[in-house]
Amino acid sequence: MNYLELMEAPKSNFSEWYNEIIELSGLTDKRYPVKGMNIWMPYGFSLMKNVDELIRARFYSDGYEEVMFPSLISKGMFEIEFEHIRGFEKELFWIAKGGKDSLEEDLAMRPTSESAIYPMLKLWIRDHGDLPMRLFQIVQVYRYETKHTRPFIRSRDIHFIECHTSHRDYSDAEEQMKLYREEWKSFTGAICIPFLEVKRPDWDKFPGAVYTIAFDTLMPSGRTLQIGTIHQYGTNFSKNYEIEFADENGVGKNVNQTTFGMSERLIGAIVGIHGDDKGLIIPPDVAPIQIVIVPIGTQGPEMEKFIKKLENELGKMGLRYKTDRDDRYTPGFKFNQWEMKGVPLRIEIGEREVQSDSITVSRRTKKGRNKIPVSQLSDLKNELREVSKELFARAETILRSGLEGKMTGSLEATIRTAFVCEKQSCATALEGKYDKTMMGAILNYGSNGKCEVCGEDGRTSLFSNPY
RNA sequence: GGGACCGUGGGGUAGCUUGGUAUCCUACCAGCUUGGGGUGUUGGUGACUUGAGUUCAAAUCUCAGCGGUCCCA
Repeated sequence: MNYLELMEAPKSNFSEWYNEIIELSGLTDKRYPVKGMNIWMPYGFSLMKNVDELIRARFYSDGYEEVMFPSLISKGMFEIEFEHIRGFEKELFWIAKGGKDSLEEDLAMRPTSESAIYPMLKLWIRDHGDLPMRLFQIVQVYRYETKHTRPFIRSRDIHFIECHTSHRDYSDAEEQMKLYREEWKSFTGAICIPFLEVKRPDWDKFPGAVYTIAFDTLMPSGRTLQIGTIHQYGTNFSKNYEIEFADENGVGKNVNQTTFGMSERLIGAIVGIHGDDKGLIIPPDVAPIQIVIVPIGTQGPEMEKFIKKLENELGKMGLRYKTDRDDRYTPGFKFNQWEMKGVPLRIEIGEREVQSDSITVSRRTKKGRNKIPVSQLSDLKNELREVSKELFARAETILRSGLEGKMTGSLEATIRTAFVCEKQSCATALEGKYDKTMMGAILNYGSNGKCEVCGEDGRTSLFSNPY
């Protein structure tokens, strides 16, 4: 397959580009014959795993505890009459049989884990000494999407990262919400993805939440992609699940809760936002391979010795590298192949390098090569940092120009902002006018102003066509 | 929620209107050759989405399922 041909216009033909590159690069195989369920191939799994590990490490250092709940939830647990449950009932997969027998009670595959975890929190939490309780898990969740599924962006078998915290009062839960936002900033910094913090309107918040803040980013198709959400539950869930603790005076109170959710959509964002006509560009912090070494010409013992020494040094520096010794392909082919797979740095080693005790390095984000002496290998870490900076800056420029209405080409006018108040009727009126969805007020951006419809107090709000 | 289109070796395709031997490119395998930007060459393997129907005969026509792509709300 000639992927250069297919990837001629990633931005104007984003869907096709995306579908092709995720398979060509070895992230996934969408040929698995069940709708909306795709395979994590080694390269893709390695990328997801690196993202998971980054997140896991931060959660551990912030004092969360990791758990893993069962993936099935009994029908009884879902029969609690509550807006949260109603919000998900249409997207549940149900298991009705075991072998040939019908189950006594149907089992649902978790679409998210509130209804699995909270009945247990009711048992685990007794008094104020148990709080705050901060748990997270990294699991698959299942949603019966009936419409268009897309790998990483809308699947039915979703790699999901969820935090569930319980607190003694609302203000402590609010502190937790602030912490989530800091954590989010560090996660997205590592994958070089700019975002907007958007407070979803009441009619579009997570079912059961007091409020929801979503992290939206902008894809090259011009659509926004929600890649993370944090929710303040207050006592909405703990009242329904009867999660209580005894305070210092022995008085029983409901806990206040929050959640933080992220998913494989992070991979979708990395692919879509950083990729270019040549293929993927994977942010160095999560790249399965940070540096690929391509030997040029016949590999004699002298060159092999040189490469071994180099590998040893890179290993000591803690870098993830791979040497492509496959002799079926020419160097030129390999250059293109590894660029397509998005490896941030490439090192070429041939006779010249061996003779001059140096390496030839090229960056995925720019043209040309440069030579550095083996004695200055530590420069490679700077090179990786530069790739990260370039990726973030490039993506941020696009998002900002979109917000400011300065977007050119196919992305023109795909997102915009407007002042709107909190009334749904005003939002709906503007949605019709701009032919976009009102995503909510943007935090830390824009200002207060008069609602374009009714003239009452409003906030700078995001209008877009979301995935 | 509504609509349109599509399904042929691993990938991309021709053939379908008018039913009869399945085309080409790529990838893959074996060799030789080549190697600092997708080497060249010789030989080889490999396919009609599933089920039912019409028919002497179905990739081709009909219906249904499964899967995919796109558009509108």
